[in-house]
Amino acid sequence: MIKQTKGRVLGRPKSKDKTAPTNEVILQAATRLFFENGFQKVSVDDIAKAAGMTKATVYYYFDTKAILFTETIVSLMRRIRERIVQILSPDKPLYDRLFDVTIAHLQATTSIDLEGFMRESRSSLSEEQIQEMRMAEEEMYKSIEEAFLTAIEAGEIPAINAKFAAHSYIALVKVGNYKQSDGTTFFQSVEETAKNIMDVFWRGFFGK
Amino acid sequence: MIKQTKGRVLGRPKSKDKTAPTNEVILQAATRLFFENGFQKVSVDDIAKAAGMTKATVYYYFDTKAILFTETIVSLMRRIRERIVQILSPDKPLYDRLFDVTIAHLQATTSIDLEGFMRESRSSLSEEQIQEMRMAEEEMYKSIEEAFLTAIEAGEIPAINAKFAAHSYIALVKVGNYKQSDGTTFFQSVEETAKNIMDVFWRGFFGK
Amino acid sequence: MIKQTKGRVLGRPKSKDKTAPTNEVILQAATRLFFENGFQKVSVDDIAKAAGMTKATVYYYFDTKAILFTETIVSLMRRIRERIVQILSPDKPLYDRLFDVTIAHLQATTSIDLEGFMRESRSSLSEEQIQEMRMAEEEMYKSIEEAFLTAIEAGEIPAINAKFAAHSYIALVKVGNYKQSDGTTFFQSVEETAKNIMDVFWRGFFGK
Amino acid sequence: MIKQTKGRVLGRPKSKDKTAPTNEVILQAATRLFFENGFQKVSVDDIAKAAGMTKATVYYYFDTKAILFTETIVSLMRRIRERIVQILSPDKPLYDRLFDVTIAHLQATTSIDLEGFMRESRSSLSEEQIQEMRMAEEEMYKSIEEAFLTAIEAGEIPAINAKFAAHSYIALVKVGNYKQSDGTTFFQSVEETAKNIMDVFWRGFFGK
DNA sequence: GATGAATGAGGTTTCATTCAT
DNA sequence: CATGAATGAAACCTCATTCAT
Repeated sequence: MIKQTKGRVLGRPKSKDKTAPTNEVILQAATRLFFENGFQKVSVDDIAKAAGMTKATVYYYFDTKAILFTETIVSLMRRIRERIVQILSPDKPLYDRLFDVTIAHLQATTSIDLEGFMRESRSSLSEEQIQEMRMAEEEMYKSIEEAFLTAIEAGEIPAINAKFAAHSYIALVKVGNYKQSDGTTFFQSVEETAKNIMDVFWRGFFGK
Repeated sequence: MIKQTKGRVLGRPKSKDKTAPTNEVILQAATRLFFENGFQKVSVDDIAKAAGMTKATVYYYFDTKAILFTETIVSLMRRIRERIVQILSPDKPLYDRLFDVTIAHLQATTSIDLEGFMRESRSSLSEEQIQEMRMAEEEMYKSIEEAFLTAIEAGEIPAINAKFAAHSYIALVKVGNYKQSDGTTFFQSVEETAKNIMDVFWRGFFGK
Repeated sequence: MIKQTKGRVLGRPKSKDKTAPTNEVILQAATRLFFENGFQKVSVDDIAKAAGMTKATVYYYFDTKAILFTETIVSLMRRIRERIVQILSPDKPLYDRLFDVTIAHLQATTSIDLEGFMRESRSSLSEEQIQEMRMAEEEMYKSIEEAFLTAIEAGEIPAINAKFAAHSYIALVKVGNYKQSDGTTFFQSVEETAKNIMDVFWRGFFGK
Repeated sequence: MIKQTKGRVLGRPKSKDKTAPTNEVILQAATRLFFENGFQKVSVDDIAKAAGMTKATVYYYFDTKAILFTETIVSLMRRIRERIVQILSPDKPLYDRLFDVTIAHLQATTSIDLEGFMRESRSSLSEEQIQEMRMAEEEMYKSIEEAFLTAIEAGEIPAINAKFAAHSYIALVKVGNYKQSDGTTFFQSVEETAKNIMDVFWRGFFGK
């Protein structure tokens, strides 16, 4: 208890090499770890180590673990949304553009599923943080919803409940990512999977 | 004079006096807590308190938290499977029977989503435990798959990839449970939701 | 992060020897440490080590450090109060009984001063905890106040503001405990100190 | 053309422009915070923020927290001492001058009590720092002691132990600052309080 | 069967201090 | 002068697990 501070060597270490901004490095490490192991299981220390720095440095950039987590999710959702918007932008039939999105997601590693994260982190996050994540998620869905609405207005497809369609579409894409207990998938190739998903979805909502 | 201790009748108590066996009580409490807060966030003490006993008692019945969790999940999956099988058994058109399953799930409180649970508990469970949970999940899916296979054999519906259809079906039902950030759902009533889901699914897989 | 629990040797260690009840042992150690170093400076670990056990054991008995601190103070105040009551009870002139109390306190090691403790712990304690401590302190003062009131009623001393007198008395006794920077005290012996304090107090309140 | 950067006049700013020197600003903030929350509870960051600057700047002026604390206390004691000396200097009877000091202290917000500070900071300060604080405290007491000695020499009051009297006097004044748990004080007004304290003190040391 | 007592390990957060700019 | 960035150390508290009764 009685500890007189004796000249320790603390403080910022001497170094010169410029790298990526520290907070980006942290977010990157955090994203990977949180998505692999969930909110509770990943410690701030884990993130710090993965980012090549000290716990205290992580806390210098993000006041709490909950904030770091929220920003991680929000930033990821934003990236996904941007990717979707980009893939949906070309001047092609909606079917073809959706097909491209499907392929892209079947190839991506990270699932988009917020549900599980919400459950395990809910009690550790503030109401605002939960709202923030939820909104980012909805923005992501909205990017697809809007493609439907535009196509409806343009007369390309019949009128449907666009929000429900967007969620249904993502749900089906996630089915495509499912791996059974023996490790096999429903179809042989990504293309075949995408084809089947698109068929079910398209027929389901627009008939033939 | 015959003295009765604390007004308790002598002899073996009649079955009415009996409360549920302790391990069932634990499983019940555990199910609720795990589903509300996830694996990591729920402590064995939480479960014990919710079950009205001490931690040590829980450990008397379940050797580790991981085992308790696994049994919780497996037992839940089994219950869901049984429920599905039961609803699917009457001698009615497949569409009608599936419709009933849909209604039942839209009314149920617990989501069936294992994904989130797997992520956050994976590193705390043994390989066998993970397998056990996965198998229970697949059994659940299989109960639907088999309804498809039987209907195909009977010529009631055209041949499809039954496993993929089962997963797609559950995925769409889960969409029906989605609540947006403002608390609203896609449709007004459970019936309307079920109708829309069934329409998309049925058209998607069997055309008209 | 990925840490599979491998048969560690935890839990209650095997032992047989009966000693004092654990919570008493903790309170004792805590009292000493808190009084030597103050609330903030003493860590729960320090207390645990001083009490010959683990931090976790301390937390098993006292939910938070603030609670432990509060109980420590309250129990100490109670002990002091009891001591005072006891010394004040014999059938002797008030002057003589107060003299005895003075002697007792000049010989005691612990100061009765709550002020400093309040300041440094205030922001860490709940409103109720602060009240609890304050009340225990007032009870202590009241034990002296009552001696005055009784003596006034009995006509042994003239009427005075008993509460003010009690606080003044304790304040003067604390002066007697003061050690100057060179380590010396105002008077040579405890008796001489007590005599001077009592003279000033008695004359100050009752004239001759 | 002469360009003036950001509308600032050239040359050394007139004294009106000058704000208080930075180290004074720090000391001021530190004084307030330390007195409200004690040594341990106040972080250097708290002080920096309260002073409107960064932690590093505080460290530019004060090498360690312990040094800053010591200077804070010493400077405060010095200020109190000066105030006392000033109030005691007029050519009036000692009783009247002491009465003025009493009033001044009852109105002041900061208690003079070093005891609590010593306890909680002792183990963090060097021996010299503790000595420095103690000496500043004694200087403060000495300012009163000397008033007694002068009055004794002048034959205004009988011979007494002046050091003991000075401490007793301060102790009684502190009693006047005491607030009970219900927030009330012993007397209605500051004047009434001062009158009672002075009466007890004066009678106690000089009889009638 | 059931429980009270105990503990090792670890998790989140704070903080005094340092250094390069 | 002043500051942003970084860190080692430690503090509070939680928890899965064990053992004697």
